[in-house]
Amino acid sequence: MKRATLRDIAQALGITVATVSRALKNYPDISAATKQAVLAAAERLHYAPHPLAVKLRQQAYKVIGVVVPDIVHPFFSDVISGIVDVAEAQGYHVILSQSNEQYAKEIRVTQMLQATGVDGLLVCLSNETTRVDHLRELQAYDLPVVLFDKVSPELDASAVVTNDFQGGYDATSHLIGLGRRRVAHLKGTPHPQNTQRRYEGYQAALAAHGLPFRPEYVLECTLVTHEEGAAFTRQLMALPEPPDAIFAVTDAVAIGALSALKQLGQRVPEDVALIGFSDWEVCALLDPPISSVAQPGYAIGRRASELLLREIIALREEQPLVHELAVLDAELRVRASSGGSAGL
Amino acid sequence: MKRATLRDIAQALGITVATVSRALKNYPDISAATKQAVLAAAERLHYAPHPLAVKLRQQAYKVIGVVVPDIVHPFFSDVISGIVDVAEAQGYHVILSQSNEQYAKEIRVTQMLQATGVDGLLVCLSNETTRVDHLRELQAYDLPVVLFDKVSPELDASAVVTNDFQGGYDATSHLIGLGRRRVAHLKGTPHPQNTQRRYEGYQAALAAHGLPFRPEYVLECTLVTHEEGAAFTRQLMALPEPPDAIFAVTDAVAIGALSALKQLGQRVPEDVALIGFSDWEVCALLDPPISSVAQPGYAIGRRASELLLREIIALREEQPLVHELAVLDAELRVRASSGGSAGL
DNA sequence: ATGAAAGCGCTAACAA
DNA sequence: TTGTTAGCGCTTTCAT
Repeated sequence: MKRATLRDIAQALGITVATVSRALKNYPDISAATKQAVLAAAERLHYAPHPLAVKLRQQAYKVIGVVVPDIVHPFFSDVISGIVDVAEAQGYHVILSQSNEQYAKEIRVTQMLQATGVDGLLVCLSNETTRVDHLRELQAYDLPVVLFDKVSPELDASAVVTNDFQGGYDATSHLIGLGRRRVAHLKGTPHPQNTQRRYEGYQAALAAHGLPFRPEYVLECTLVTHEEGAAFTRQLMALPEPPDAIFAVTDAVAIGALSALKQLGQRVPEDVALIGFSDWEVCALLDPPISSVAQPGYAIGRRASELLLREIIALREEQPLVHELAVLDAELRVRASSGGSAGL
Repeated sequence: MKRATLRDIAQALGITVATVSRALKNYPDISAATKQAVLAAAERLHYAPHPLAVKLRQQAYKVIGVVVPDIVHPFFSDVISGIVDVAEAQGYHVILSQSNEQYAKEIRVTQMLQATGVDGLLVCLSNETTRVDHLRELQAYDLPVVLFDKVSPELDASAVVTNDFQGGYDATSHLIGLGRRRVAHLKGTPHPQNTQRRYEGYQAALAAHGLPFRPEYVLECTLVTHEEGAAFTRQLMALPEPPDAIFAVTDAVAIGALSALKQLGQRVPEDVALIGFSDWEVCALLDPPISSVAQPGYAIGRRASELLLREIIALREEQPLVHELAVLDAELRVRASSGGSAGL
C-alpha cells in the first residue's frame, strides 16, 4: 500500500491540498462539512504526514544524537535510559552511536550525526580525546552540544558530571569513620579527570581527619581490571605496615582486591575494610557484599537531555543561551565489606 | 553562522544550483574549472548538504528504529551494540526506544518511530505483548519489521532468536554427563516462549539420556529473582530425595540457588551441581563461579540489523522479499559450579 | 471558507 | 558543459 499524501486526499475530495492541510490541523476558518470529509478521507486512506516533509518545512528534526564510548556498560545503559526517557517525553527521538573509546571514531560519528541532521548532540568524550575542535566545529554550525560524564573544560558547553570528589571524599571518610587509620587508595590515571577527582577526594578526606598522606598507600591502576586490583592489593599487604582499609577507584579493582584479601587470609572487613566505586550489581552479590559509591547514571542522562533540549529550543527562538555545569552527587552504599558494626 | 545551501554557493559563483549539485558529486560532464570553484566555495562556506532535503528527495531516511523492553539490561546492551555496529557500517543510524515491558508503550513507541519516518523497525516484543496488530499495521505501510529475541509466530516477518531449546538441552546434558541423575529445573513461565524452550530442552535431554521426568523436580519461577531462586532451592532440597543438580532458567535464579545451597551447607558442585542461563558477568566472579549458557546477544543484534537492511533495500528496489528465521546457538560456559573434575 | 502559489533544499530528466 | 524545470510532501501567506 502506497503511502497516502495530502494530494491523495485532496483529489479524492476535489479540493486543494492547502484546505486539506488546514482541516487536518483544525484551523479556525474551515467549514464543518469539509473538515468532516477530510477527516473521514484521511482515516480511510490511512493518511499520516510525511515526517521528512514536515521537518524540512519547519527546519526541525526532533532528533538528538548521543555518543557514548561504549553501549555495553552498566553506567552508560543507565545514562542512555535517562536520556531516552526525557527526550521521548518531549517528542524527540534519540540516535545512538558509540566511539569505542577512540578519538578518531568519535570524530567520525559526531560528523555522521551532524550530517544526519540531528538537532543537538549529547557527548561523553572517549578516553583518547584530548582535543575538542571537532565539537567546536559543530557548535559553529549552531548545533548545541552538551557533554556528560567525561567532559572537557576546553569546550564552552553545558556539562553534567558525577561529583567524583565528593564520592571519593565520602568513601574515604566512611572508612576513617570506621576507625581505620591506614587507608590505602588504588587510584586511576590522571586522564580522564573523573578518577583523578576521586583521588583528590581521598586526599582531602585524609587531611580533614588529620591523617597523614602516605605515598606508599597509593598505587595507580592503568588497566583498571580486577587482576590489577588483586596484584596491587598483594603489594599493599606486603608493606611493613599494611593498610587496614582500601578505597578502590572502581568496582572491578575492588573485586580483585577482595579476592586477593581472601586468598591472603585477611578477613573483610575485620582486618581490612573495602569500598569500591560505581556500584555494579555484582557488589551486592559477592561474599561479603562490597560497599560502593553509586554514580547517578540515570539522573545524569535525564539532566543532560533536559539541558540539551533547553538549548535547542533557546536556539530556535533566538534566545540567549547560557551554559550550565551540573554536578550530581554520588551516593555511598554501605555493605558488609565496610560494615559499620563488624568493622570496629 | 547560518547553514550554507547550494544556492549560497551558486549565487557566489554566478551559476545555478544544478551545476553546483553536480560538481559536488563529481558528475562526469563538468568542467574542471567550475568544479574547482565550486569545491573551493563549498569549503569556504562550510557547505554540508541538508540531510532532510536529500532524504525527502530520495525518499530514504537511512535511519532504523529499535524497540527493546529495557535498555538497562546486559543482554539488550549487547544486542543494541551489534545493531548499531552493522547499521553504522552501512551508513544508517539507529533510533532507540524502550517499551518498559508494557504493551501499551510498545504500541506508542512503534507508532512514534513510524511517524519519525524510519526506514525499518527492529523489535523485541514486551512480555505483555500477545497481539501484533500494531506491527502488521506498520508492515501494511511498507515498513519492514524484523523481530528479535522475543518474537511472535503470529507476525509474518523475519526474526532472530537464541536457540533456547539447544541451550536448555546442552545445560541439562552437561549436568547429566557429570554423572548426575537427579537433575532439577527452576523453569520460567510459558510466556514469553524463550524460557519455555529451555524447559523443553531440559525435558528432551532427560529423555535422550534415559532419565525419568520427575515433576517434583520442576518448579516455575514467576518473578525470576534470586530470592525466588533461593526459596525454590530450599524447597527442592527438602524433598525426600533431593536433586544432585539444578538447571536454573536464568542467572538471577541460579545466584539465589547458590546462596541457598551454601546456607544449607551443601557443597557446590560436590553435592549439587549448578548451572544458570544468560552468562551475566557476575557468574564468573561468584564463589564458586557459576556455569551458564551464554546468549549470543551481539550476534543477534548484527544478524537482525543485516536482515532488516536487506529488506529495506529489497523493498526500495521492488524485489521480492522473503522472510527468514535465524536461530543462533547458545554457548555453554562451564565453570566450577558444574566443574567437570570436582563434580565426579 | 477556500484556492493559488511560493518555498523549505535538493536531485534529475530534459533542453540547449 | 550548463541551464531550465519539475517535483519530493508539506506549510503558510496572500488573494479571492
